[in-house]
Amino acid sequence: MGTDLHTSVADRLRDGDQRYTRGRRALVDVLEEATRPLTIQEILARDKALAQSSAYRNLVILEQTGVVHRVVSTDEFARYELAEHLTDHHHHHLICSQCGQVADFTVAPEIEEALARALGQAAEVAGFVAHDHRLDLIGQCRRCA
Amino acid sequence: MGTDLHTSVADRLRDGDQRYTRGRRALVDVLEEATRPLTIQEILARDKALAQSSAYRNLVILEQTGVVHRVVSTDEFARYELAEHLTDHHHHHLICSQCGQVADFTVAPEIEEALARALGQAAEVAGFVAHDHRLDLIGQCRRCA
DNA sequence: ATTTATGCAAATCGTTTGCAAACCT
DNA sequence: AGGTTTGCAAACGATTTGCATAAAT
Repeated sequence: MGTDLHTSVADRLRDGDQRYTRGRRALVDVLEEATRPLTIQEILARDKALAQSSAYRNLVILEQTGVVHRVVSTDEFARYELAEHLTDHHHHHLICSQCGQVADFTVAPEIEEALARALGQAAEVAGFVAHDHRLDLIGQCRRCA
Repeated sequence: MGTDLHTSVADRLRDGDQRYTRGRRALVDVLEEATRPLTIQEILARDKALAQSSAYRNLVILEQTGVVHRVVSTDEFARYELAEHLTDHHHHHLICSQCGQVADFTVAPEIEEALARALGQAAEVAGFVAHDHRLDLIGQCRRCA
């Protein structure tokens, strides 16, 4: 399982003419363990060997090659998670408007499908090429409520 | 119409023990004219009399009192629009992943309702108090595609 | 061997803040 | 008058970048 993930990531990177270095592997390891999107600071705290500047640079590479996904919350911190095609886990985010914390959730397949259809139409009307959607619930987490 | 808007805003501000000053009124005027969320720079460009620092400060106040809504895109710029209860126009955003541009769109009421139900349940399960949701379509705008 | 990644420290840039003057009530 | 707001300029902080060294292929 862990091996499969690293193999998929390596493939993706190779397709983008990028190397799968120790630092990039470490980032993938940290994100694989996480159950929610992590801020850079959280990532650095989970693996003390990571240098901040390299982490930033590598997350850009990993995002460009489709390995990780950057999640925007309401606070000033970017958060990262593994891309859905690597985790087989289509999900959405609960965002705490108070502390910016992000948690995962899923919705029923029927609703996902209706949603996808509606979004496809809306994109067409607006002349957009749809790539993806983002469905976030804004609220207050247990701690902040 | 314009009077009604300013009256509603004034009421909201009064409830929050805030004054409806010239600068705040100017921000509301600019956002009323806009057909999509604007960045601070766009707002300042549309009314040259606005000072940047005051605009930032007042947008915080206006957000806290529920007059404006801060929209997070994929780029580094915050965007602002009038809150939905002032415009009676529930809508979502098309976000260009390339240039960060944001456009508005709506989806059918049936889908909105199904969505609201699903989100309510998800929030409950996660121990979140749901306030709002954010449904964004990520893609490429006409210019970037 | 050559190209690419790393890590430190310095720079960048959107946003925030200190403070004295202008404003509102 | 008394408390707020304003606008300028300086400060802040997350992220980016220059450069010499180390790692990857």
